[in-house]
Amino acid sequence: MKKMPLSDIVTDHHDADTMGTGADYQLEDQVGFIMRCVNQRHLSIFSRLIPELTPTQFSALAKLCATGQASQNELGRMIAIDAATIKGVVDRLKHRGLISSESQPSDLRRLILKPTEEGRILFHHISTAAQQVSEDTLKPLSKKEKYVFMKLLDKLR
Amino acid sequence: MKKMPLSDIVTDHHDADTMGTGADYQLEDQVGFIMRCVNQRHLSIFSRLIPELTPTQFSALAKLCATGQASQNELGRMIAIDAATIKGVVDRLKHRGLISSESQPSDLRRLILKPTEEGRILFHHISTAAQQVSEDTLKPLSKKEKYVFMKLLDKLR
DNA sequence: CACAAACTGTTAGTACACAAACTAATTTGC
DNA sequence: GCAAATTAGTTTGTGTACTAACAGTTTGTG
Repeated sequence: MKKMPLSDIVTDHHDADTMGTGADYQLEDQVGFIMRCVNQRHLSIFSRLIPELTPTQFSALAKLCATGQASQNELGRMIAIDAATIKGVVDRLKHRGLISSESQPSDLRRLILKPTEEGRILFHHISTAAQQVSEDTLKPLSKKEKYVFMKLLDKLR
Repeated sequence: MKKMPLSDIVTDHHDADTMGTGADYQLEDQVGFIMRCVNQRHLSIFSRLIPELTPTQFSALAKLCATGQASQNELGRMIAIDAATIKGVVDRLKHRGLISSESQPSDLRRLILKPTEEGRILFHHISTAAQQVSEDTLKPLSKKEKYVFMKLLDKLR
């Protein structure tokens, strides 16, 4: 296996005059493109092992179970979901009776969210499967490689 | 996790199963969650450097410029976008005059897509910026780390 | 105290992304 | 030769995800 410096991977120029259309650009070698593909595979694994919830819904429920309660925007901030998006997620979880909301008397702007008993039960029920989702996603890697990958991925956060 | 230089990882015989021990589920340590965050950062870099197109639109245009032409479903297959999604992407690119479509006489089901001259010019102009997007996304990593990361990411595709 | 600044939640608009159901055209298999 | 299977594209519905604009509410500062 030939070792290749990064500069050749990311900015590989050959300057062949192929009609001047940037033909040297290799879409399938770009981080963003591969990440989208990896994410597709991950979502497929997730929905197979956890058909009850989407990854986003599970994140919200998991965080709420971990913290006990939070306001809507607060919850969104904790799991990196913006205010407009978290609304829909919360609405769907609420509609399914997995979380409850009541306005906070001391600050009338805020909606205090809490997991319902049903929500907590569901979360505990599928948290094992959630571990499995991560494991399956990283399955193509050896233990060493998993460790390295997670470490590097975290640096890109 | 113990901090460790990358060069030591190759000979490291530690088990990397820090995420598989049942009860205490840590959302922010899961691959899927971190990938979503990394992707957020990547999308933000992309839209800053290439405000003209979304990553998906750019992928479609790039692939079409590389292949010269393709049918709609074919194009979707090449860049891992399903039939329902590629329709919208193609419609938007067509509406902006970046690609053209005509039905193929030998198979009346097919729509043959081609980049317009304007599409080729735009792609050529932003392909340099597209390289920069990948570079900026991987900026937190050293050259060696970038190489390792891309290699491992590719294994997860 | 007043008032601007900041914050909370909401809505509208755009753009993926996928599942499912559907039409129309083509290929296959007997 | 023709029904069955496959393929291409479309439509509908659900669920992220972000921007921008907006209305109340609270707070910090003059």
